[in-house]
Amino acid sequence: MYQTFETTGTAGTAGTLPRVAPLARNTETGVRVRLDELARLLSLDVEALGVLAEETFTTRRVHAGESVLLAGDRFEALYVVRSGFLKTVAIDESGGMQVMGFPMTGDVLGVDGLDNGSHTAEVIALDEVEVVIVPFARLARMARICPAVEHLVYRTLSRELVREQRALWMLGSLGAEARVAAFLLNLADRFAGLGYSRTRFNLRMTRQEIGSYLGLKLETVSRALSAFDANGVARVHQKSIELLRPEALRAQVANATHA
Amino acid sequence: MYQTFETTGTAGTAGTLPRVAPLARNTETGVRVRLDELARLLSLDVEALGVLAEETFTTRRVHAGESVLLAGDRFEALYVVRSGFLKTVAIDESGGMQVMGFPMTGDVLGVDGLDNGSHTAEVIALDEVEVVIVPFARLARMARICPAVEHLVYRTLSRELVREQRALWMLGSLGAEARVAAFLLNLADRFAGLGYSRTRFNLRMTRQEIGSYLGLKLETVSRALSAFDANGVARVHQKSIELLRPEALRAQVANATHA
DNA sequence: CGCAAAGTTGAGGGATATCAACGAGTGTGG
DNA sequence: CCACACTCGTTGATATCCCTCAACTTTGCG
Repeated sequence: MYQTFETTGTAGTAGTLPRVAPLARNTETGVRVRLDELARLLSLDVEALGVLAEETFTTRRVHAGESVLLAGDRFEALYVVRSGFLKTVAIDESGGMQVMGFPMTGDVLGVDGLDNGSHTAEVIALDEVEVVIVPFARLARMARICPAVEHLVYRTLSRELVREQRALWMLGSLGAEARVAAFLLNLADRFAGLGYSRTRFNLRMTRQEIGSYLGLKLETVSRALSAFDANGVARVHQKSIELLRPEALRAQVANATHA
Repeated sequence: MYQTFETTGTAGTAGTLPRVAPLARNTETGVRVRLDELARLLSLDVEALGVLAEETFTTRRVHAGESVLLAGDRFEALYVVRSGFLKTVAIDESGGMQVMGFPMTGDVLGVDGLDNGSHTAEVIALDEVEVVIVPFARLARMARICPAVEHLVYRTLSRELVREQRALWMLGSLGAEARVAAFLLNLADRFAGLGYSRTRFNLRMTRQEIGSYLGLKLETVSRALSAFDANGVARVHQKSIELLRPEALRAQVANATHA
């Protein structure tokens, strides 16, 4: 029971329900990623990896619309996004879907499976994606003998928690426009962290997906973006975004006490 | 850098801001709790603890209104609630507070501090509380040599994540009454899990705190509870709750697709 | 070119916040 | 013991925000 993730996993992805929409193909590439590169991906620069630094992990390619992870999948590995953009979707019993997040390069997928051994949320690629497969049993083994890896694991898990807390705070205390503002600022920060422009970027998701994530309807999202455009706060044209006065967006977020 | 939680901690609670309201007194009791009892508290029955089962942890008493943890406190330990009821509060820069959760017996406090080494949320006792102090460095050391403890740590962290995901889903997809319904059902389940009545219990928090947690105003919470009372779904009198038709509450939660 | 999916914009209504008054519970001091 | 103040909770009237429904435009793709 307690060594769930010690099992090496014979076949893998023992999905319960034969899901309809997204297909998960096992397209492992020949590319392998070293542990030290993985740590860099996670923005956790870890010096003392020792010999473990040269341990390598396989990667997997996922095309737009395909899933990395299906709800009900057995938990066996974490996935670290090496490139591309995805969405995490929770599915309730009545078939209702809700977007829980938009992972991108450097983010970790599949953490939710740790608790009960099976995943509760689906992760679907929004464009061409490459993920690093990190079998959890192997990671745990490495953590046991290397404090640096141990720390990496704990911080990674905790970071997800803090991320969700921020989202929770946003949903609880911000009005519609402020939520969209916060969303844009968050995206800007993350793009900047990857070396891309903080002010100009393209959305990879639809208005509906943004709305689902923010607890809003797609029309409301569209209106908020149109309002930003009208006020000269941002230039918005379909999926292309240019932030003209980020301070104005920040002000909206700061002022709003759930309007 | 990477062995943050290996430092033994000279004094502790190096808070940054001299907060006004809650005072955190260092009231360690003489009581010590064994690791195996701790695991039982966490509802993770772990057999193979070996000699570690007899390791013990100190506990601490906190009176109503006092805090277990202040925002900005240095991360050094996790706390497991042994008895009592608390609230977790996030504080934004403009002084706005938001309730993030209502931990009770068996829940874990302080996980948010793992990421950057300092806590971002405050945890305040709503009545007389006793917590078990689990120094993280010591826990990590035990996890390294005992897979059962390792598993316990991972599951504990992941469980928090799943909990927050549920909250996120609720805020995103449920209307006001359904949120209150879900809140009551959740409380009922947790009380039942501790051996208390699933249908009759007393709320320990105010309407305002419930509202803050659910992203609603206190009046809205009050109205929802009054509506339940009027419909014969629940008997509500101030803080005392009796669930008469839980299925009706469950139906409200199931049906509601944000409206 | 024509269709489907995504996005925009408008009008109207419903749900929740806001403002305000009152009632209930609790502790304090006379 | 009772008056008092204070917090918490309830209820009503009104205002506001966001959702709903609907038409239209734009983009992408065969």
